[in-house]
Amino acid sequence: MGRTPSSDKNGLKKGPWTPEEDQKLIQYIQVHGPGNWRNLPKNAGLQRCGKSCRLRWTNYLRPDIRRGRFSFEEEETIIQLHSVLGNKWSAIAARLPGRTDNEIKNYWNTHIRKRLLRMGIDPVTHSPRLDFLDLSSLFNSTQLNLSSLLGLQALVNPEIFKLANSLLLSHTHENQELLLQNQNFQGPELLLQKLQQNQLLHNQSSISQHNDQLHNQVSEIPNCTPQNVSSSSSQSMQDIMGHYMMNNDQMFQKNVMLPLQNYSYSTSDVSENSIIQSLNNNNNNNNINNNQNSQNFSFDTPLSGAEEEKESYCSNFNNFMKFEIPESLNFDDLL
DNA sequence: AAATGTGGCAACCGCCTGCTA
DNA sequence: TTAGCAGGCGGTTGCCACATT
Repeated sequence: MGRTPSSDKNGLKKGPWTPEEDQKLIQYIQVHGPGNWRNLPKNAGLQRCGKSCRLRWTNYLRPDIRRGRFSFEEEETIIQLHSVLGNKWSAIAARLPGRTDNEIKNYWNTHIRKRLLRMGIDPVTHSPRLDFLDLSSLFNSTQLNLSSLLGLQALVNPEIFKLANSLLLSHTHENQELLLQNQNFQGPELLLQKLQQNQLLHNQSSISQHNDQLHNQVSEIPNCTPQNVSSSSSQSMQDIMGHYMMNNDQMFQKNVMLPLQNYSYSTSDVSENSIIQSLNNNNNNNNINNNQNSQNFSFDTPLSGAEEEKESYCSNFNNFMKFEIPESLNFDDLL
């Protein structure tokens, strides 16, 4: 574990800590307390830099560290907080007693992030992924009547879809920037207000109106045949994504975290269930039965990179269609 | 049984921020 | 005002353990 033992130009040791070093550090801090990390290694008789000592203490030796597998509630909390705070691991860790920012970061990168990607969710923005969706090629490869779908009367040019794609991407980036600008987080209400001002919260009723129609359209897309996206799983995915998009709203109203209630799953993998739970949590408007979700949603088979992208691609198309075209979007101007 | 691939995670790196003289 | 320093933070690295071939 860790790195090859070595020393830097000042003769300070690097790499994995030995039990003896740990013991010295613990004993010193028990007597003198943490702090003044620069002088600590010298006083404690350690051939380490202060920074290394601090990291070892905060990430591993601290007595209040809670080790072991993340619980369902912890994972749920991480996902929800990440959707608000982004990669502010220390801020997330502050709300998870006993967990370190490093541990949460590792867990996110090795577990949660991959699952979100597999579900076609951008783990950065917590929105459906659009990054590799070339809409114009989709347009060319299908006979979808997208113009009527979008309520456009003008002849639809593939370039419009490229532009729309760009707009949607920038929309997503706006969301991200907004969250990043909110480092001095002043409360859920303020952020919610800003999100609404930026039209980032989507109208669920208009989404649901399109769903049935979209599902039929999507089934005609190559590589998105019912074999790949079954009717039930596709609908389930749509619903879940829709609720996911609403999840921030719910979370703010609930003041970030509340104890989980009324969840039950038929599968055994707590980690995967927690994502589903996160997607649906506290959603009063949803008509989904959680058990049904767990049946329709299969995470059991690990996906290769290509399969991962393929799955995301198909689900992305479903979810892309749930974005509303802003009323202010004037295609004449764009052309 | 050996070789290879992959995931997990502790630890390091470098940048940023805030404090102080 | 500014330079230097310490601590904090997020991103990345690289080794080990386990799984797969």
